[in-house]
Amino acid sequence: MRIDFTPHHLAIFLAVIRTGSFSRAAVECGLSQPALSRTIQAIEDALGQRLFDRTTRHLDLTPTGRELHPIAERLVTEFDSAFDELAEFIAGRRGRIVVAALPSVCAVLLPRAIAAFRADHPGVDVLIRDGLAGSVADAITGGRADLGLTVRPLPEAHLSYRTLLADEFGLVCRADDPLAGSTPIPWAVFGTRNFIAMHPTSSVRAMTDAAFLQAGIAVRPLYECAFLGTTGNLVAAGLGITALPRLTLPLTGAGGLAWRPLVEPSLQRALGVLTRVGRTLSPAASQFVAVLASVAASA
Amino acid sequence: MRIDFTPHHLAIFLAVIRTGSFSRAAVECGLSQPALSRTIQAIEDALGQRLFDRTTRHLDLTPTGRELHPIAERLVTEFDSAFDELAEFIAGRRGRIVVAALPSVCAVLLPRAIAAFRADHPGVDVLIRDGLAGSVADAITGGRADLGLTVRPLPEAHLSYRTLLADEFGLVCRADDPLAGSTPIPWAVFGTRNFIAMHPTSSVRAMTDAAFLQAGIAVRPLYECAFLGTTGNLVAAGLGITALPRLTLPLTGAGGLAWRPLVEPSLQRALGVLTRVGRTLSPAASQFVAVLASVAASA
DNA sequence: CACACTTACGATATTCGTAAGGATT
DNA sequence: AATCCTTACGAATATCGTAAGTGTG
Repeated sequence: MRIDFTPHHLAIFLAVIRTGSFSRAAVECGLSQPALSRTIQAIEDALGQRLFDRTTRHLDLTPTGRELHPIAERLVTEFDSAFDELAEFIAGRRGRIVVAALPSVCAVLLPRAIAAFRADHPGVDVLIRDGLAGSVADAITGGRADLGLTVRPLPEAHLSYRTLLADEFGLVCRADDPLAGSTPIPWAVFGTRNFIAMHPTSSVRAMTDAAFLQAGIAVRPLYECAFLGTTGNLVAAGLGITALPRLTLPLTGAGGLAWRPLVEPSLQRALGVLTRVGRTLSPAASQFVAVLASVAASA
Repeated sequence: MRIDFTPHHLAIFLAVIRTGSFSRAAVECGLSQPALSRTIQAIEDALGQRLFDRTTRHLDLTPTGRELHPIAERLVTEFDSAFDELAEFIAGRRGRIVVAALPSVCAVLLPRAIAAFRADHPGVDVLIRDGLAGSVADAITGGRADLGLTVRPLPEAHLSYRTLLADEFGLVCRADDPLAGSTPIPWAVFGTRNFIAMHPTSSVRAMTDAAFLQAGIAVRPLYECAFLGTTGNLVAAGLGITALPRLTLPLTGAGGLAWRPLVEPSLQRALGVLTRVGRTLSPAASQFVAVLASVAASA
């Protein structure tokens, strides 16, 4: 006879050893005694060897049974622990999440989300890859990150985007600047002052340019900075003013700055989760998105 | 859905990964493609998680699939190698045989048998426990040895005995003794010389006593020795003669001795294999018995 | 529209439980 | 005579293959 062995077979074999009786083992396995008896016989037939020397009054392992005993013990244990491990992963209690995020998200939203998440999921590692919008999108497209936290990207076939929060644009000036007293402030203000712009490839620059267009003013940037820290310090030095989403403020790296809402138009950049369509998230990552959403909502 | 996982399921999962396609994996597993597809689905349903992100044109592991991959690989390998190991044991190529044997068997029959056996079964260890007939029988009864090589024991319910060879009794005297010239020699000779006996509990003594009875002579032992080495040296020293089975001769530990067949009655002790009834021998042990029989036959 | 996976369905094989049988103490 | 394992048989379950269906590139 040819059967293929399963952990079930081995568990039955072990139950017989443990209880020292077919009938007690059957109870332990939740089987009828004949069913268990036949399972043992099936193994014996497949091996061509008896596992037990048995009379109605006595049960002893044969040499082959004794040889199989530790093997079965090991295999059953391995099987159980392997699936326990997998269950932990599926429950989201173990795993690794790679998050690609904009620097501003890394600075403000992520730390709180990760703190909240890790409190409930100590076994899950969260890796952060910070980068600008383009690099975040590339990381998702290329599968190098599970989640992207970024502005809404241009619609693309394989990318799925879900907004978490709206990050409002505002004027950034020195705290002692007269503009800091009046609020809200129209975009037209940038027609009257030196404007410190972000680099043309940045997502912020694209939006400020659009706002100027909408406000009907022509603004010639005095400086173009790649890093928010540079921008902030230029403003702090009194070289000009700029417009930034509120959440980027901690990244300006300068004290003594004020942020005031801008209107006409009032402008917000959407921040949200970017994923690849058709690519299942790990359980831990799904749960992390939920935490992100709740943190974003309470922000 | 609730299934219980088997190496078969895991092997199918691995085949899909290996081939990168359900249909190719089905061929590899000798299944129809729908059958394989349903097996994957059954695993996914049981886990509550997809293993593959799939379209008709693309197949990718999900995070859960990636987590299961090394686990499945490990479990399948463990299963295979464990049963390969067991197969080696069942084929008699691996194992351990404990042989309890009389000193004379240990000295003559066993070395040749073990040499012949180990040439074909290098993976099998043979342990020898030498002892007198009673201790050999006890080792078998008590399960401390797999095989006993001894004289035929008194019939007992749990012991099974199979004769391998007949060991003929003969006169042992100095090579320069006149008796060494005449052959065969009747047991009556011991009525005319000093007889050096074995210890009353030994199997040899029981048989010599019986022979004297049958020959109708009364022999008063001059010495009683527990060890054959003592007996041999007493004979060599010219203190008397004795009667021993031929195979014990190498154990007399003395040179210059002659052995001549005894008749009236001609007497043989049976040497054979003692096992416990109802106790299956290991495959290696069974094969060792066959080698023993063939060595004994050619002796 | 061609290819690859999924669903539907009937057939086969395996496994189970109940009931009867056999053996040992 | 009591207990434990085995055998017999019908039922439930699982797994399979063929054929038709669906969706993607």
